[in-house]
Amino acid sequence: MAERRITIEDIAQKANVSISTVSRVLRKSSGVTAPKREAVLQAVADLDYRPNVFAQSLASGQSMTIGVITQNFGSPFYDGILAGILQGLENSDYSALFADGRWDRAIERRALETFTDRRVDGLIFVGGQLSEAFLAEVGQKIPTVVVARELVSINSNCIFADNFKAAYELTNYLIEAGHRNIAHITAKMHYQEAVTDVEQRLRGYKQALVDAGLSPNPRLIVEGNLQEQSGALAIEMLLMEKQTFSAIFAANDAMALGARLGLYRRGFRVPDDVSLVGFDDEVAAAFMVPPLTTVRQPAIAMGKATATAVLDLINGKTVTNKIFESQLIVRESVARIR
Amino acid sequence: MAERRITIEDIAQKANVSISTVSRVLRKSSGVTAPKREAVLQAVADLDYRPNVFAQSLASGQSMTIGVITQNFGSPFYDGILAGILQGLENSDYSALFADGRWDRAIERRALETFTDRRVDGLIFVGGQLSEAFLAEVGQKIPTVVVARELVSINSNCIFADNFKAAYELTNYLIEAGHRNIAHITAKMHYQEAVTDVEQRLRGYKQALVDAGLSPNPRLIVEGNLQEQSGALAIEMLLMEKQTFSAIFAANDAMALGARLGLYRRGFRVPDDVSLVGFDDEVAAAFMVPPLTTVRQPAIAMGKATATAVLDLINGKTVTNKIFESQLIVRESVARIR
DNA sequence: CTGTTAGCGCATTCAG
DNA sequence: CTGAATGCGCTAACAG
Repeated sequence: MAERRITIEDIAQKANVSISTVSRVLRKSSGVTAPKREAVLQAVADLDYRPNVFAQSLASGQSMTIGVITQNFGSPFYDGILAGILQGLENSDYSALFADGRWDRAIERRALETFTDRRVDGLIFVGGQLSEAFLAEVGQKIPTVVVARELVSINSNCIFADNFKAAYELTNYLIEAGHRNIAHITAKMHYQEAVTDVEQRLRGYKQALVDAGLSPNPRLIVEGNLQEQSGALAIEMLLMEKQTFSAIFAANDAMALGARLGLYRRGFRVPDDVSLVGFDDEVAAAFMVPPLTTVRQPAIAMGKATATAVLDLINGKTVTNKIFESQLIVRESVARIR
Repeated sequence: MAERRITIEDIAQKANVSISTVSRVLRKSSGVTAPKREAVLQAVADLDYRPNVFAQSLASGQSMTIGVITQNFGSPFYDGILAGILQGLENSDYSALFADGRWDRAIERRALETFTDRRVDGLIFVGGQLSEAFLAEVGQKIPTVVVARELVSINSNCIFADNFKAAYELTNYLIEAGHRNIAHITAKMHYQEAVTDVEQRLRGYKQALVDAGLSPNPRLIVEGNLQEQSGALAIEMLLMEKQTFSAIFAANDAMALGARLGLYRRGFRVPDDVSLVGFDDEVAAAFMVPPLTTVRQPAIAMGKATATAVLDLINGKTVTNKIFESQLIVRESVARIR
């Protein structure tokens, strides 16, 4: 408890140099002659010196931390991004400060405040609902990058997957398998300013239909909330519409899971009676019965890229939007028709 | 960029008091007369003053942060705990610093180092593989609590669910449904010092059998690695043993999911041919086809309790082990026999 | 109760 | 290239 922490001064003494020299070799700044440098390094090793981060921060103004505001732990895709961020930061001198906004604007704002109080050097928003104008404003003060959310008014510092294209291709895959009546389970997000991922998927779905000479049937488009349960409900809604459909495209795997159960409840076999596809490629998707055809977004890679981006930003480089390619994962939940 | 941050001195001036008085009312320490206190508070509000955390930390020695070392983002149970921790910390003055050990001792150790470098006031291990001796040692220096891992040699600062009891009851449920040959998919953890959750489940399973006058059949106990894939492999292993079994108890839902797929591949129906139960109650469990009977651990509550525990510890209170009750979630994956 | 003062440990001018 | 000196913003004795 009482054991005095060794400071820069201790090693300065042991190495027979001044504390500023020590500081210099530690911060790798201006040149120091080899012998002195080595003496310092030696002393550092001998005494197992660990710099006091607070003193460093206080003196330098840098906190060496990056604030990460996510929306829900537990969501596979977001968690993948978080893991990627952590990995991307691992070999830097930065640590991550986390907060969970829980899709609640107020919480998100408070989290942002504690982060600015802690003088984070960089900020990462994983999804989120804060308006673009507001984000642009914070971005002005703190290096900020937004991941997993496509900002329309800002075309930099934003990392996301091409949801439109992926949804287009996924729908096309269904069409090429002979499906003509393809239902879609979408979801409405709270923030209106941004074109959400889910919305892009809806657009991709529609466009694919149009390009194939099929006209989207509004009654085959139902709305969930991205949760599993809503997927099951969506089946009921679809059934009430009394429209025929041979395939369902759920905007995310969670709802696809729910839809699968809903179909089962109603006695529909997958894929014999109805084909089903999702989006995200959660692990559960690969282990559904039958395994689900879906789209994989490179979450980890996106997370890493995000970390790299903030780091770059902090170092004064400018970073442009980065769009990641998603990948169609074909499994057994789709049947050919005719 | 250049705008000078307002400091304690600014508000001291504006309130016509000394900086120490300001510090006093802010830190709510010793008494200050009402008028002065209010003047200070007013000034703080007027100038929208935000204390510099680094200066505070440097001067006080407290960082107002708590280090959380988890093992894998993305695991539903752990994520629930994390969410709980965050919630539990929300109304305190502490922030959480996160690191992902990824079940890798080296990474875990490094994370611990950066945390001590950052002088975290408290430490939370969510699972983890560091030896109990080592943990005890850190606990000596920093208030530490371990959650979701049952330490045998330390009976304080440890929060976990009663896995033995839950597994016992789950197995018993199977027995009462008429099952006599119950297979179990377990897993071996890397750290040997601790009795792992999974091991406790295995013990509960065996004890239930014994207490029912059935003797555990070693050939019906196969080993996975907690991942989905290993559940599917486990089915193959079980089939190779050529033992009859009417039910399978997977030590976690992930493996149950895999087992479900494995069964499907081999043409077994659930629960008609084989009953299946898991452990954890991931969301996916409720949406399996058919929905999975499993055990729910109160992850969020455990997380909150963990946060409370560290906070207590920091405030000098002693905290004893807290054991949470799990809950049997009966769904349709189990059939009555005979 | 309140103001003064001395650090906390380090980065960073500024001379030399 | 290097050392001495200054201050980052705040807390905690220390006197009044």
